[in-house]
Amino acid sequence: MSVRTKETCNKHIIPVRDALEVLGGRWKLQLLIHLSFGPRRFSQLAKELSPITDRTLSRELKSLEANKVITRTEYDAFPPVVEYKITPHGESLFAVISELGNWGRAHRKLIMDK
Amino acid sequence: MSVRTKETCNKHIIPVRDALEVLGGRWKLQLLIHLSFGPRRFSQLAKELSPITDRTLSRELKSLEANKVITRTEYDAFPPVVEYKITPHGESLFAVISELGNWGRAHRKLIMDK
DNA sequence: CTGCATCCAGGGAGATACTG
DNA sequence: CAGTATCTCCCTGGATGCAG
Repeated sequence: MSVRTKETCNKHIIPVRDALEVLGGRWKLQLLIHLSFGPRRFSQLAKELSPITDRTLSRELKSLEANKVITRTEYDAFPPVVEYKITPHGESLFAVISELGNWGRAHRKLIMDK
Repeated sequence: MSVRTKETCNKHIIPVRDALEVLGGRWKLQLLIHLSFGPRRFSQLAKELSPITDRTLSRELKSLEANKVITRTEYDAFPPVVEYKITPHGESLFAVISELGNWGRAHRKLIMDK
């Protein structure tokens, strides 16, 4: 019943990695936070997260959508209108983010430089 | 007093990024978990985290040490003996890791593939 | 407006060989 | 035993330009 075998370790680690992956990279966290203020359109996010590039913004949004933390809604109009919105599953991430923030603040106090 | 300015956002984001950085990469999380079972020597970790390379293990351990989540103790002996050990600050990370794991498990249920 | 195609630079991390 | 040196590969993500 050891918890120290490779397999058992991985079983514990994999969900953590999943979570880290959803938040990983330079932009996903910022994106999530901006979307937590309300739905956003593509160009609005591009402005708010400047200097993000269109290509990167597009890719990051797709990733978040694939992970079901945001939804993408296309409205039939010209010029095109697309709205991004956080899901309940996405909202549930903020509890975790808040914990990370708390630890990070304690960490900063301890390290005292940077 | 808006919480939506770029500066205010960053203030919230930076500690979160700090935390993510400490855990980031392929190995640091595994390293931390193995060290949570007790102190470890270099070659022991190398075996447990196989197929990690010496170079990478060395670098990751330095990073964790710089972030004060582990300590490195060198014993005066031949051949050399070095022991790595988690610090209280490192221990405090496990609460956060556990939260990440919980969210990750819920996430996995929702996604249902991979 | 929204977003894809192409090209490219920089950093993370592996392989291998070597040292106090 | 516990690392360091060097070289290399690859992936993430940036720059630019084009399309529906």
